[in-house]
Amino acid sequence: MDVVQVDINERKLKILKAIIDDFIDTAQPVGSRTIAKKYPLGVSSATIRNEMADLEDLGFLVQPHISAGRIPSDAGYRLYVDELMLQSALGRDQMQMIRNLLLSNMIELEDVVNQAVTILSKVTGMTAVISLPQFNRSRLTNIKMVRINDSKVLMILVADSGVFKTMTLGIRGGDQYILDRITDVLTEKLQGMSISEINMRTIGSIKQKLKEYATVVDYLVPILRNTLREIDEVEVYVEGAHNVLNLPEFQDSVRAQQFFDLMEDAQKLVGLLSSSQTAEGISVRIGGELGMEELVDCSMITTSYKVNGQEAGKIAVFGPKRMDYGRAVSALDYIRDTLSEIFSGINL
Amino acid sequence: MDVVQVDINERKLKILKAIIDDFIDTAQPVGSRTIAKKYPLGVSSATIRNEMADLEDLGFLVQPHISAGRIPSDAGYRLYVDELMLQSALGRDQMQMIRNLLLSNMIELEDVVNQAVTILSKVTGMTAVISLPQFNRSRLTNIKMVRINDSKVLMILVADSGVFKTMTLGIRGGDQYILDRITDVLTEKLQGMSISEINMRTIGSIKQKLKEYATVVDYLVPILRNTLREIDEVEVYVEGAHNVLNLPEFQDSVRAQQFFDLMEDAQKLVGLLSSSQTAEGISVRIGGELGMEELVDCSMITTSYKVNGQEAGKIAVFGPKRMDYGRAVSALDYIRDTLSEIFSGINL
DNA sequence: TGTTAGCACTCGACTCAGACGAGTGCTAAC
DNA sequence: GTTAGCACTCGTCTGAGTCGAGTGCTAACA
Repeated sequence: MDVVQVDINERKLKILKAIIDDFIDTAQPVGSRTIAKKYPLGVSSATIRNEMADLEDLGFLVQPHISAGRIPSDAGYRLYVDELMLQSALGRDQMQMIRNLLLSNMIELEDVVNQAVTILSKVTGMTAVISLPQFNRSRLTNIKMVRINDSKVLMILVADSGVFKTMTLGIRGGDQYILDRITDVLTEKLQGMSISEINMRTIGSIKQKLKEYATVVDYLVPILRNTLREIDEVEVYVEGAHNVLNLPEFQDSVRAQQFFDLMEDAQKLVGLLSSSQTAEGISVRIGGELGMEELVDCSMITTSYKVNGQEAGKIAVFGPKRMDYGRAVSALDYIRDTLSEIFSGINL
Repeated sequence: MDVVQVDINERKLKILKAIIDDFIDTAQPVGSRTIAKKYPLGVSSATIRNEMADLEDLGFLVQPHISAGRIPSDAGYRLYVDELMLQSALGRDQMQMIRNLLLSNMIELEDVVNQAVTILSKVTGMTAVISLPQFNRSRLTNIKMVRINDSKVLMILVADSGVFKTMTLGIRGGDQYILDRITDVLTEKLQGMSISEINMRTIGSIKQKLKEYATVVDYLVPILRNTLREIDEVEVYVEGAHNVLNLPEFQDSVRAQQFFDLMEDAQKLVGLLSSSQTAEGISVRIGGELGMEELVDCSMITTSYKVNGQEAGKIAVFGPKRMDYGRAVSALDYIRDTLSEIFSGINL
């Protein structure tokens, strides 16, 4: 028996691309006759058959059973994503629509992310995931406290990006007048700093300046410190998980349920998002590359958005391996840029 | 042929209850032998068979096909819900858990409702829906405005219940000092009023008092008025729609998709919620009673929570007709009472 | 008169064999 | 190197046959 060295050539690549394009469209194993008829390659089905056998030897295609057509392997998708696919730009009006929705009235952190994740899911028709930006790297510009009732105070932290965050503190003493005096000092001392830069010295100098309200301040400081620490936790927003129900891959409701469970498991999601290095740009991870039983039929596309040049949060799309990668990548690209702009305070 | 007058008696009711209990458990048509074996009624399957035939004549049972057991009709469920079912109280520790989660730190309107809808979905294992309370009936106690950037101001309205609402206004003029002076007057004039009580006279007297900032105030008033009007819109929170995937009724993924679509359609949901009169207490609407093709296999249980004695929002659970009504009613009851308490400011 | 055992009957669910056809690999001719 | 032709594979579809859960009816019984 000869050991035949098969190498890949232009025509093989064209055929591979045709097969994957067709499979993305139909979700059915693709046969040689289909390719010969639908795609103008100028060769007969028999030739394509030979090439397909080679592509299978090379590991880019698999046959679910001997009398069926071929479907792409993970390696086939990988080659497709890396070399063959066309990135399909979003329509101009679609981009405008996204901008309008994201740059509209709301600027509370959670609202922006919530809106963005909904848009991303709608535009791609898949499941979108976005993690909240690490607020504690933004520079503070304004701080307010508002008494809500005897035991609660609402604190508002405004970042220079124009994004803000509200949180409730359990504080009993101090009427609104005292709170106003305290926030005046807080604003003065903390303006221009990021939360992660606040240290014991800063707090000391605030205490110094607020001697007259020492009782309230002593009480407030540890509460404040704990609350600021909590801002560190990563939160993720998920939208559009139910889209998988339309996919033939998820007709089996056990599979769908598994997928839903994963999408509800914030911890696992954060793990998945952060495991993709995304040094620069966009990362695509296909099927088995994700290393999770539930996701063998899925791909995940991730990227990171930035706040003032620093990586601040992740954006991801989960879909079937058989997804329109070009479109998804474009959407992710555009939402990433828009979010980065919003959180960096450009154009507001 | 005789026209036989069949009337219902104690034993028929027991058998009907047994059949519905069993069907709720198994989702399979129930046969006479099953009842005779599983439920200690002291009669043979033949007798039960006769009674079942009568119950079918009375319209409480239907036979999917002649050689199958019976399943309850909508009328059967109706009788069951109105007369036969046992309300199964929540466990003491479960009630405590719900209280703890709902009475914890967050008191922003949206957060409370969000938490409540999640709990309700978890406790019942079904789809939970809660509409936001009509904030504009609560009495205001505190108002603040915080400048976010050149063009945006955050306004915080605090209600006497301790619940608050934030919204962003597009206001260019006026630095934080001016905003503070304006809010001082707003708080003074509006304290104790509800948003729906604010009228032209109130606004006039505010303008009067703020003459020195006339430019800003003239600019602010229409914005404020529009924003306050928006608070009127009903918003709903939905959680746990994916639970239906576990149900045999929704194995068909088209049905599941239909259900998801409905749960995303806020407008239709609001219509459904408000169409149930709930004069007092809890309303159960079964299958066809809901008048929607998508919901023929579902029941909806609704109730209203109150703010200071006034109906303020709706709470609902959607599940299969074959659901554990007793448990769902208890959960709804308890969440309703807890929400009413929170929004009325008791015990905070 | 109500209850029950017995039995014929119905009909959906499951099983299995056979036909069909989409698709392949191989061979031989071009 | 390409292609037409053909035998072969194997999943899917179809229809007949079997099984069994469940019924309604009848007749006997307390």
